Amino acid sequence: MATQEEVFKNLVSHCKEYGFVFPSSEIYDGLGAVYDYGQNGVELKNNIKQYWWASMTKLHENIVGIDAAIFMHPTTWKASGHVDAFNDPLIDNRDSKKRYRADVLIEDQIAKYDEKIQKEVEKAHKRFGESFDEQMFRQTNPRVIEHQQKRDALHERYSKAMNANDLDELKQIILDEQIVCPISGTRNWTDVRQFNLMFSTEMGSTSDGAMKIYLRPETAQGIFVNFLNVQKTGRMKIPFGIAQIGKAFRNEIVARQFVFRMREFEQMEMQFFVRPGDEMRWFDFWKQFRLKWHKALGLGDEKYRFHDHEKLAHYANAATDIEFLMPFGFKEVEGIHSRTDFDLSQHAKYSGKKIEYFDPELNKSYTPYVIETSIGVDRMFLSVMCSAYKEEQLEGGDSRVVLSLPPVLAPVKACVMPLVRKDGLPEKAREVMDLLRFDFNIQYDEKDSIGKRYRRQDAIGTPFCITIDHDTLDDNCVTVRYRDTMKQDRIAISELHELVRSQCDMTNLLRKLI
RNA sequence: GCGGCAAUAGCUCAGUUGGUAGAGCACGACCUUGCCAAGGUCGGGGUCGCGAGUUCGAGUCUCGUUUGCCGCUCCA
Repeated sequence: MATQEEVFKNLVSHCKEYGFVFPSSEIYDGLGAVYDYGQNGVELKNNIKQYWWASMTKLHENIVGIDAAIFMHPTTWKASGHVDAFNDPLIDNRDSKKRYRADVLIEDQIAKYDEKIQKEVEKAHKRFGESFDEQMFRQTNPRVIEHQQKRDALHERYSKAMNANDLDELKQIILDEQIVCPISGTRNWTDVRQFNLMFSTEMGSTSDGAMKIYLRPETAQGIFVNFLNVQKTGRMKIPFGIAQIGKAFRNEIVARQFVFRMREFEQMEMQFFVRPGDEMRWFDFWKQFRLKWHKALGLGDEKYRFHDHEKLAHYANAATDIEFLMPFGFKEVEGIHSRTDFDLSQHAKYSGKKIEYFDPELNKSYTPYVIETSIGVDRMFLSVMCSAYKEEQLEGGDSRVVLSLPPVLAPVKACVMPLVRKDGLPEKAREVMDLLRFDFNIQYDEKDSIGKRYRRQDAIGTPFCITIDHDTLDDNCVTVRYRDTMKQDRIAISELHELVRSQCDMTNLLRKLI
């Protein structure tokens, strides 16, 4: 029996072999933690997005969508707190394997000189008592002067290096000052590196006029900066929500576990604006609704759990994750956060615009509170694949790999195959295809033995295989073979469309949510 | 980022003390069969991850590098 780890490895191979996920730029050795979706992956991913989008915008008349640009005004990220929070020069100690902020290490060192001076002053104070002239002492005592000079020199050097963003110089200061790691006590340091989690580029084609801009590290801010636009043009009344699906970019220090943590990824986010004071009620509403959305897919109720945050981010007053049981443990797939009025207030402050809502029922204006639901498309994709991927042992010693995808999400809904490639069967098969292809993604396959064709479709999760045989020409019936049970039914061609629709149409799934 | 391991055809792998690169599956064509991957014939496909070095000669030895996996570390 294969271990969970082996199964996950096989799944990654399977994703590549059957056109779901490829390493990015593979012919150039790939690009770390960046992946491309292949011909089947993109269908599955689009179906996931379609399910989410419909469940948000169609089922809630007070939720509308937008599609904001990836480039945003740089001040956006000052207001959101992303610029300040993630611009630190970091250094590792190789022995303790601890990471420190280089600027903090040096500032501590400066403080040590201050302590030394203070000690000298205190010692002298005790010795000379009431008649002690501190200012005179500081100016004349040789030891104090020496410490003071060193301290000032260090401070000046440090300020200069920080202003110039000179990372090599910061490391040199740490070496020159013989700063040791508080844990290992050694001076075995790595180079100082800037860990900016945001990708940046320049806008403007001339170097002097260029402006440093960031690729958005989250899609949420595109919604917040459009709050007034949408609220006014859509005549939206609180409570209401704005939904968005889009790419976001984070320069992760360690990106691993396949598509679980990527540098370029896709989010499906909805920001729900509510009256201050109502936020906990809506937080709970969205927790329940989002979990229902997941469970409706039938991947297994026991594979989900909430994980409440104990340590809250600076903007939140409540937060929980929906976790899914991946082969490598329960992992966050979606986050639900009560973000208070932090984001809108920050944008009001930095833009100078009044971002408020006039509530006719309360007859007053306020800054709305926000409940956010934010799900990673790629993580959702991975959880669907992990639950669907099965290596089955069949009777007679045979084995097969089958993707038991929810039919609604399957990249291909049915494959039409003539039993043999002659006697008019291929032509009949094309006729059957024409009945289905306008509403569903259908494949045609006439190559190799029928069993081999079934296995090929199992591997990409096609729920139905439709086989045309010689009898079909007389009775207009076909053999339908089901992916999960491998059982076969003889049904009339005229019933095929309804059979596929009943399993693959998203409507039935959406009905479970209301 | 640190440490360990790995990389040969689309996939799974073999390749001896260093001597001009192989198999099975997959893929294409034709024939055969026809309801659960396995028939026949022929064919296409690899600068052995990349770059140096040692050597008359490197898939094989050395160093560097990239990518991946595992463990630590980090994760608004």
